[in-house]
Amino acid sequence: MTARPAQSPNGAAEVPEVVVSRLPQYVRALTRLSQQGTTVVSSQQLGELIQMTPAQIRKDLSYFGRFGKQGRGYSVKYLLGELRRILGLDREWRVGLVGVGRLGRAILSYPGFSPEGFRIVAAFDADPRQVGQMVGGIMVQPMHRLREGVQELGIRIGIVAVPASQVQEVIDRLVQCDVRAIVNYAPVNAQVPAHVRVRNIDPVLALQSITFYLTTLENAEKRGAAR
Amino acid sequence: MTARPAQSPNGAAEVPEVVVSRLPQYVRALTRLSQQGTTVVSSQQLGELIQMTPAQIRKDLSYFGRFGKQGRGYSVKYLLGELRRILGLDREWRVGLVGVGRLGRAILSYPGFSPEGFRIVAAFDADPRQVGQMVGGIMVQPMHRLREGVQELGIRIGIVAVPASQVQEVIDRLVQCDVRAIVNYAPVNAQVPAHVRVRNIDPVLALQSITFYLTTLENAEKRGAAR
DNA sequence: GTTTGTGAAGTATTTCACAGCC
DNA sequence: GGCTGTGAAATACTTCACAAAC
Repeated sequence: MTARPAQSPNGAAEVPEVVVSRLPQYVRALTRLSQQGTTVVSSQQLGELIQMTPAQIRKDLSYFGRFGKQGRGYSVKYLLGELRRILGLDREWRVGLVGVGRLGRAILSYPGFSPEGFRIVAAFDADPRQVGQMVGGIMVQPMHRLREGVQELGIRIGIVAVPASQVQEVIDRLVQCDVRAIVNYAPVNAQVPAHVRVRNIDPVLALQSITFYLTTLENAEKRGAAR
Repeated sequence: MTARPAQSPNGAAEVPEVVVSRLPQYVRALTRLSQQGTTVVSSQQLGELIQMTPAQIRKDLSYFGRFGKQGRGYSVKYLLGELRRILGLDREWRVGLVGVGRLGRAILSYPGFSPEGFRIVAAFDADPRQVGQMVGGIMVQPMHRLREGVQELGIRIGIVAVPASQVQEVIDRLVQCDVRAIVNYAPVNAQVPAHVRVRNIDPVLALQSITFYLTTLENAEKRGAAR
């Protein structure tokens, strides 16, 4: 058996993770097109916009259905709506933040989340000095309030911005509270059960791989003739 | 011709980008092991630590040389040193920041960069009200000083934390100043020439793909029997 | 004439499995 | 006995190319 999409236990076709990770980019591009008043777009045009091949875009979309019209392309409005629905972006997601140090405060005041439907509705911190403070319109709560807070407010997503040494413990607690999606800002790979998804935001890791290319380039230029 | 690593123009074996992106994770794990006093590690053990298969680790390393001893494993200290050298982490990298709004200030005060050898040595902003201010021990300079600043301070890496509408323009200017590596915090995909590497730090994109799994999970649970 | 949706072909990446060495 | 390094096999992902639809 070769590479056709595997079957999940419940029989639905499994969508490769890379494909899912590209959908938000399509959403973003389509949103821009929509704002500009463009009503129809071909995979060719969309591909130029976000630097992808038209074939890849069409193939990605084909995992979820048939959204285009031959000879014309895709209705921007319709495709955008469908992708938003598929990704679950057609509703508000309540997010809980753990850790209100410098980084946590920056996350709380970052204006990019709420327009996209991600609303930080609670903040927690282990430090008693932080507890009770108002940060970005939210009262910081102690960690022992985590379970109640998550349940009462319907929090489904956790953002973790605590020191590296505490990440695993905090994520364990979030998982115990039935949070199944976590965005981790600390430079550690936490271990989670298979049904929990973690995304790491790690600028240091990004820098450390980029320097490989700078270094390689430098060496190549040293070896090669002067340019 | 099949999948053996391609040859670059200068004849060096081309290393797949995914492989390079994993090396910093190895560095991180080895650093931790080293601090704990572990002197030797097998690919098996390392794999358990960072959730990767031993075969993948061995294969990745084999692109760069032979670092282990059969029957024993890898010397933590030696492998760490080699990987740091390969990635160019055995020296200090000077970084320039563009944009000192809320996000830029958070980046400037983030304590995670300098211990890893990334030193932010200059900050620039287009807003005259920001220019001249001291932020995190650095004087904010106007954008027209970018070229001189980059050259005088030996800046090789740019961090971009400006509003989405200005990202492309700012990145173009950085590229003109011969900066070849850029970390972009704004939610836009900038276009750059092939010799420039960009890494996007984009928590919204991360959230938007994670909700797919939450949504899918919910639907599956609704369809399936109660658990 | 244009562009989608998609099997088939082509690449890339991961994993296997084992000879060779400690 | 244990573990690396690596070709070969397996799997995953991308691109091609064309019939079908407009």
